[in-house]
Amino acid sequence: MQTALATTPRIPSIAPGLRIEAASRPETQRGFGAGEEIFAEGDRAGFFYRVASGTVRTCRLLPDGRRQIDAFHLPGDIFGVEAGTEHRFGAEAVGEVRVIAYRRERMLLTGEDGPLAREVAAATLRALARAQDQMMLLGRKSARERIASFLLDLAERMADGPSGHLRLPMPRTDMADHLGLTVESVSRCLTQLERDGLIALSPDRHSVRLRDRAALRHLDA
Amino acid sequence: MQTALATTPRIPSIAPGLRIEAASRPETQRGFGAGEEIFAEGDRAGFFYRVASGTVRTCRLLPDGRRQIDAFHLPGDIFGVEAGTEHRFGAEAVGEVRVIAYRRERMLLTGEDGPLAREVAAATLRALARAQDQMMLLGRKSARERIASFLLDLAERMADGPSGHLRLPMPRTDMADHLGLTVESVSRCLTQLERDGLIALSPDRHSVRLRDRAALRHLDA
DNA sequence: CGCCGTTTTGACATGGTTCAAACGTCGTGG
DNA sequence: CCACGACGTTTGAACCATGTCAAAACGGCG
Repeated sequence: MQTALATTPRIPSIAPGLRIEAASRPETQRGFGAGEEIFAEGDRAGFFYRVASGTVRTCRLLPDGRRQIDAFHLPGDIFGVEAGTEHRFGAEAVGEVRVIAYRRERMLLTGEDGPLAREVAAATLRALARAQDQMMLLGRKSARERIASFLLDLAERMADGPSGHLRLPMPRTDMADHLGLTVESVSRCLTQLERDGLIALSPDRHSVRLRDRAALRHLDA
Repeated sequence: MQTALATTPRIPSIAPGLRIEAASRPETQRGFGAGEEIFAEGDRAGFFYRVASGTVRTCRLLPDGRRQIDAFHLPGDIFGVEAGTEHRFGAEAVGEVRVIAYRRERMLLTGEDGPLAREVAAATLRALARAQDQMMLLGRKSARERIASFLLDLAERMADGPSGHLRLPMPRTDMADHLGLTVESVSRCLTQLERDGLIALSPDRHSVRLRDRAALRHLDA
């Protein structure tokens, strides 16, 4: 049922030099390799982040290892904003990632105004809307419907040209843990959608071409 | 799979007299009977609300009738706050309900300050946190675990004395549509938890006594 | 008392999981 | 350049938790 990987190596989030910079500047860039942890569930929420490049996943674990991926964050997306003092989710790099870290100080939602504050507020509301869609998906949709929804959503966010060619930055395990399925189910649904002609998978299986959006949208419901 | 009731009677949200008051005052009380609609999915979001008494459910429907209940709102809770101009959920009374309606104007999250604005911001963040918990529940927990989580959460929010006696204001169908299960599964899990001695159901089946919170919490994970 | 909506129970069906193994792909080192 | 090992993906077969369908039991109310 769960596919969490206990294998992620524990790596210091930032180099010492960077930490000093982070303390003195309002924002700072950081890079992470595939699978590296940006912050952990329970860490002090001293920063929030914006994806500069790559994809970030935010997730939680149950004590027995079951994992739920809250969201995938694409370039431009803000993540890691918290109401309290702690991160309620862990964040990890999916592949190579660069992020911009912003000091949290005084960026509480109700506090100071300014363009960034507005953006953070907007990001929070978007996160809420997404979470609500995801509840519908997890609570009431079939495996096929979940995959269809996911692909359409990703296609929209990635602004893929109408070529319909869509790169899937994350492995099947991540899709599974995001969609409340197993890896095997994800794989099977994808191959079935391919057999039915709704999608076409690239040879390396990491890209999809959406061949029949209407049908996918119909599944999306 | 779905248990949505196409039976909810369409009832004008408020009496004409009240509507006039609502237009001239910043807030106004409204009452609703069991099953009445407070606002519908897609309605213009001219107001947001606070529960004065009773329980409110906010939910969405899929075109084929499958229903997902986003949340149950108890006295004191704020609901119906929207980023855009439309309600993304419908809201209905579970049993008799009184709510306070607040005009939305200028209450946008980033706008005016003031105690109510702060409260709305806090409510939004709480809604996000709840939605995230619910994703974990829907994506990765078993039926028993979902029921246990739900009961504990409700017990906490209802501030039941340590007597452990907890009133369930909503019917089984509503629990089912909140937890991503069927009515039958909800019923079976409850009776099984009762047989196992973790809970005791009242004769009328609308109250639970949590007999073994430790065990429930263990299930909650 | 008798109706009606809700809850519970039973028997059965099935979508998705589990367990296991084959297959590809990619990076590494001989 | 190829053999190798690690990892991710796919596929197969058996299983099971939950869904489905049907009916009985219960409680409330006129």
